[in-house]
Amino acid sequence: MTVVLNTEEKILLAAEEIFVLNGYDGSRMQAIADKANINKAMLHYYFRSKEKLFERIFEEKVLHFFPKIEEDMVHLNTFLEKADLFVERYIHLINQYPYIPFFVVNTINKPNSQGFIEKLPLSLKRSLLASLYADIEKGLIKDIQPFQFIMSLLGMCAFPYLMAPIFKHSFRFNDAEFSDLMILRIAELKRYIRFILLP
Amino acid sequence: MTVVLNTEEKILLAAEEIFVLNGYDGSRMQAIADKANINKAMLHYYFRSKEKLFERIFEEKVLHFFPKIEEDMVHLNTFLEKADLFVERYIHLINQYPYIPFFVVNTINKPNSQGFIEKLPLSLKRSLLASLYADIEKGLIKDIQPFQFIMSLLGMCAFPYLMAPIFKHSFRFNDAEFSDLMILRIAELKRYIRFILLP
DNA sequence: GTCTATAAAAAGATAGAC
DNA sequence: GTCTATCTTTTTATAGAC
Repeated sequence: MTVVLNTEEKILLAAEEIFVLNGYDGSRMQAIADKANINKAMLHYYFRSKEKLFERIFEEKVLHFFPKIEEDMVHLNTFLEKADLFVERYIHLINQYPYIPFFVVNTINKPNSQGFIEKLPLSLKRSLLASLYADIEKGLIKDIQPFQFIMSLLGMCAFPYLMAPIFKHSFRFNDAEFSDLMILRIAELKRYIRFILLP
Repeated sequence: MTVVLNTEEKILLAAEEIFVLNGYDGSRMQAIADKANINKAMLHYYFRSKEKLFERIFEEKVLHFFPKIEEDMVHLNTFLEKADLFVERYIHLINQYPYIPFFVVNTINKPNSQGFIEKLPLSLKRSLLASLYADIEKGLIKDIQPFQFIMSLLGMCAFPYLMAPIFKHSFRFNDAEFSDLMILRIAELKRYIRFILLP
């Protein structure tokens, strides 16, 4: 099945790749045009400016990923079930797009990132947090600090992708080996979560 | 005590601040010159090029931080003691320079980052890993995956700093409050480590 | 809508006077 | 060593023909 892309779609696809890999500052409009097989003038015709094109990409990527992770989570009862699903979904999804964590970190840590930060959906974090509070209340899990635990959970899932270039270099992993390692990591993290949370 | 800085020192101090905050691509030689209260020509007189100046800053920062964390760790016997010390040292140190994790992540994830990755000292990671293997062997700690655990340990310490803009925004923390939260995190992480590792 | 050509501005780097 | 002025290149953005 060959999909025929119109110019706008070609630009968006090319811009995504360039921006996600290089960040806003490191990306060149010329590079996007080359990858899309069109000329620079088209970029401005469709999106006016580099800034506007970037904003469009950021929104699309973010709004694409977060809901996918959250999907169906509301139907689960315990925090442990939700945490399990989060780990599975997150790692499987990011394994397909391993540059996303860096893209987000890169974007929100720049000066004047306020606008981008406000676009990030917070429902996932809030619902995990609420569920964690509730289960502590019920005595289902140990009396740990909910906010600190959520930061740990996110960090254990996302941090390896941010450090991937180091890990790959120092342990001689190629992309596939690193990806496999992250899949194995799912089961390991589920164990850690239980060790920490279960009374 | 007022320290009088010569031109080279003024440049290095200014370059550090600009590069650490904005990354290589986001930094401007003019901005460094302005902050150092000199003109652009001086930058090239002392360091030839932007690239060379950046390399100098990266090396200095990295070689400054890693050894500080590792100091005295070799004298500790068990992995648990080393992990405790790591968490304490890392969070206290990064609390003083909270932009360092982003600076490193930003630098190693760019295309052509190979040169910078090779400059990173690996002794810390290797010695933690070796110690972890040894203590599992001795039955002092559970049979977990050493590499996966080390990634988790690093992630639990460093990730919050990378996500700080989001956390600050969504929970209305100011810098001081976030810093305090990280100090409290030390004790919490030590608990998690024990839950995971101790039989 | 798409292209070529070009403007306009920014940014890294250097020449040369002092 | 330090400065001003300038060069060169890069990069974003636009004008105008088709």
